[in-house]
Amino acid sequence: MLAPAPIRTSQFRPFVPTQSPTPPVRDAADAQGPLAQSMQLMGAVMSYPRNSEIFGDNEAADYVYKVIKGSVRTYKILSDGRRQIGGFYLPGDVFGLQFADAHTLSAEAVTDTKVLVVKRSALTALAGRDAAIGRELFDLTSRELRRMQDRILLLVKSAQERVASFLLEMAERAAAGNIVELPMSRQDIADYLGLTIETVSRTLTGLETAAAIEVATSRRIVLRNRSALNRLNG
Amino acid sequence: MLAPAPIRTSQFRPFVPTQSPTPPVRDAADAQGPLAQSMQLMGAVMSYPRNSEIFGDNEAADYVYKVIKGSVRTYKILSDGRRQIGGFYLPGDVFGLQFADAHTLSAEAVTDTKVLVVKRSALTALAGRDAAIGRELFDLTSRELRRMQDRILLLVKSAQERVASFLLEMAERAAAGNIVELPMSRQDIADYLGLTIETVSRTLTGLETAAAIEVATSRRIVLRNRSALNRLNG
DNA sequence: CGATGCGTTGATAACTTTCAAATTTAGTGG
DNA sequence: CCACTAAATTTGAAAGTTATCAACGCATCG
Repeated sequence: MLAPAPIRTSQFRPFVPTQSPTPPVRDAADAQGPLAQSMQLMGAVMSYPRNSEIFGDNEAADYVYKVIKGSVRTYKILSDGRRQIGGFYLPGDVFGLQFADAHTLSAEAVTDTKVLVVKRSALTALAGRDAAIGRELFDLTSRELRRMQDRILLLVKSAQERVASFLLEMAERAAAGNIVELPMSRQDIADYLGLTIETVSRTLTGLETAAAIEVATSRRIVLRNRSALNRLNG
Repeated sequence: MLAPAPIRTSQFRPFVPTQSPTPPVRDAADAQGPLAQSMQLMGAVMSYPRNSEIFGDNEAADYVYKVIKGSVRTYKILSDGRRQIGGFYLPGDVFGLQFADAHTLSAEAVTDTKVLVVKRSALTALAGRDAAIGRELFDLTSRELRRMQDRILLLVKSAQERVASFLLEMAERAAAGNIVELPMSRQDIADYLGLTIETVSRTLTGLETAAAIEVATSRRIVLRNRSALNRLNG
C-alpha cells in the first residue's frame, strides 16, 4: 500500500556544494526578492535521486530548502501505517519552513531533484538584520498557512471535488497551457487527497468520461473543460 | 443544516473600549510574554454576544484578537452552502493572524465573549522594533501552522477517530480533570470535523457505549478511558 | 401549554474502501 | 532493440462507512 521505503542516497552534505554555488542554476526558481538572492548566496545546491530522503521526521530542522529542479513531497506516516502527504513542492517553492526545533514531516524527492539548501540560522540571523528579508520569510510562512487552509477546505469535500481541485492546483502551479504534467504517482495523489489509489483512478476516468479532462498518459492530464472542473471544485 | 445567520450585534468599535483598557481582565488569558503585555497595553476589550460576528470574510484584516473569556469560531461558507469551521479559540488563544490583507475566514462568538483587540499595524510596528515580540508573533503563526497540519491529519481519518481526537484536543485545551465542557453545538463540531451532526451524535453514543466517555449533558463530556480514545486517535 | 431549537435515533441511499484480477507501463539484462 | 519481469494503473464486485431523509424526545421560553 505504501511507497517502498526510500533509500537514503543523498551523497553530499550541506555546504559541500556539488558545483560552484554562485551563480547557481537559474531555472524556474526565481521570484527574485532579496530573500531569493540571499538564499542563492548562502546556500548550496544538492542533488537527490528519485525517492531519496531529504530530511526525516523528528530530525533537527536546521535547514530551509528551495526547489530548483524536480519535485518534493513532505509526508508523515500515521501509526496505522497510512501515509499522509503534507504537500508537493515544485521549482521555486520553499519548504522546511516549520520553524520549530524539529521537523514534523519527512521530505523526499518525487523525481530526481536539485534543491538549494540554506542554514536556517543564517537565514533568521539575516532576517534579524534585514527587515525586508524577515518580511519575505514571514510572507512565505503565511502563504503556507493559507495553503493549509485551502487544503482543509478540500479535505471535507467529495472525491470528485478533491481530484478536480488537485488538478486545478497543479495546473496553476505547473501547467503548460492546458497540459498538466504530474511528477507524482497515483499513490502520492491518493495520500495527498486522503483517498485510495483506486478512487483517484476511477475519479480520473470519470472526469474523462465527462469530457472534463483527457488522461493522455498516467502522468499527463489535459484539461479539456476548466469551467466544469471549477464547478466541481465548489 | 447551517447555523442561523449570525446577527451583527457588536455594538462597539475598536479603540472605543467598553472599559478602561489598562489593566484589563486577567482571566486565563495570560501566557505572559512581552507580546501578551504589549497587547494588553495597546488593545481594547470588546464584548460580543453569542453568535455575533467579530469579523467577516473579506474584511480588511486590520486587527489581531485574543480571547479573554468565552469562545470563538472562525469559519467559511462554501459555495454549496456548507460551512467549514476553521478553528475554535478559547481564552488565551490569539486569532486573526492571517497576515494577509484580508481575512479569509469569518469569526463569530460561540458564547458570550470578551476579546482583546489590537491593531495589527501597531503590533507589526512593535515587532519591527522589538525582536522578542517579532519572534513571539512568528511563533504564534508557526503554532497555528502546526495546528493546521494536525487538522489535516485528522480530516483523513474515520468519523470515530475525528471525534475522539476532537475530544482529546478540547480536553487538552480546556479540561477540568476529565470533564470537558464544550462551548459549541453539535453542528459546530460537525462543521469542524467535516461530518454531519447525525454522525457526530452517533459516534458520541458509540463511544459512550464503548465506555470510553460519558455524555453527561450534550455539552458536558466526561472522559472515562483516555487510552481508549488515544488508541482511536491513531 | 404550545412553539421552537437542539440532539438523538432509525431506515435507506450514496459514496468510498477493500479485495481481487486484468492491463498497461517502466525498468533491466541480454 | 527486444524480451522479460516488476511495478503501476485501471477495472470489477462486494463490503463498509457516512450522508440523507424522517421522526421523535427533550428542554427552554413565551
